[in-house]
Amino acid sequence: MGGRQRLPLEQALLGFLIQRPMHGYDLHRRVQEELGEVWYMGLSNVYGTLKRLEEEGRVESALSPQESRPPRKIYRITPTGERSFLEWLHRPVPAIRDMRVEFPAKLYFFRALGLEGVGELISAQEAACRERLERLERKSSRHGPRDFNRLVFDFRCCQIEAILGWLRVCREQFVGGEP
Amino acid sequence: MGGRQRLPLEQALLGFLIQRPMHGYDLHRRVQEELGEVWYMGLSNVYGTLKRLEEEGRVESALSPQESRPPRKIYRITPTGERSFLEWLHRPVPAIRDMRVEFPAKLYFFRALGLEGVGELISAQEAACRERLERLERKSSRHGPRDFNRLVFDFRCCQIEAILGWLRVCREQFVGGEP
DNA sequence: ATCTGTTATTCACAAAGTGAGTATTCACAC
DNA sequence: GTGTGAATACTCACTTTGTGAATAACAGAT
Repeated sequence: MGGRQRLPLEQALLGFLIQRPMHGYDLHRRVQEELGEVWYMGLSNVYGTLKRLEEEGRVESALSPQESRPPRKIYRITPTGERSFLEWLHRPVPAIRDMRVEFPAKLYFFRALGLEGVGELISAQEAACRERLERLERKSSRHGPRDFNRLVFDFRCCQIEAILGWLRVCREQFVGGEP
Repeated sequence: MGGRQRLPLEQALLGFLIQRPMHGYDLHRRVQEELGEVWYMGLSNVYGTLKRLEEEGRVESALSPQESRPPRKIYRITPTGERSFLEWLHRPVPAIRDMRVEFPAKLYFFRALGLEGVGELISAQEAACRERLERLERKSSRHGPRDFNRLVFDFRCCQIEAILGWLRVCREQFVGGEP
């Protein structure tokens, strides 16, 4: 099955391109340095994603010839791309499983770009988590203790509760701290 | 990439077959009833897995003709299959992400089969989680606060801490309670 | 008449990303 | 001198796990 979008990869690339135009190879190196320990991304994947982004009009490219080396293809983010990135950035992640990498990536870009509004993002994410938590608690309560489904629901509940705690720490760190 | 095994599906089927021989259609219905709200499993997937299990000698089948309906193929677990299932059952899950479904499945089967040794499983799982937690804490500490990698490591740490709490609840519920 | 359930099987397809292969030229090591 | 690796770009076959539809054949319900 799917359902999962490869949103975060696209958005991460846009997030770097918003800082300055770059070519694919460079982009890949930057991503490796900044996010790489936790978020591996193959070179071919970067090139493929850039191609798609260009077809969608979210980035545009220009060739910059070099003596001796293959010409660089410098990618620049378009206004459309910038809008799409900022929209993504301020929107809480839709699924709990995206909290692990995609949400921290948002926090990272808020800081890297010096943007305002982290507090709102965190609040919205908290609200989304709390809603999910309530729904799961309701589902859980329909099963007896030690029932398999209940175990899984309770497991997920405890994970979300921990996330809510972690989000409070994030707020302390990201809202109104030193830059 | 993968790395993920489809272990749990195989083992779940074995776990039901250890209770009594069944045909695929029936097995599918049972799984749906018992685990289905949380763990969806297509019919074709069940048949495919049974076929593989048979090739590997972990189950064997016998046809049981019916008037009018297609003949049932009754699967029975073999000693090899039983050994493989029990081994799996007592082994803690190797990755944290398997805690969500695979581990509760183990608890479920301990109870459904009336087996001893849940306490040991839970202890081993706690130990595995604690080890993972320490490794992650060490990795986390190599990054400054608000660094992306650190955020993700800390996130994972908080998830594992919550799991350790959840495991304590599991122990209370599953060890030495009424059957 | 048609649909749904029983029972079994097969297969094309999906998604997402990896890794290898292809190109080219320079720099550096041995 | 020759090989290796870095810089730069691109393509593509393949992996994995599983879904959903198609196919078959017949019973009983509506």
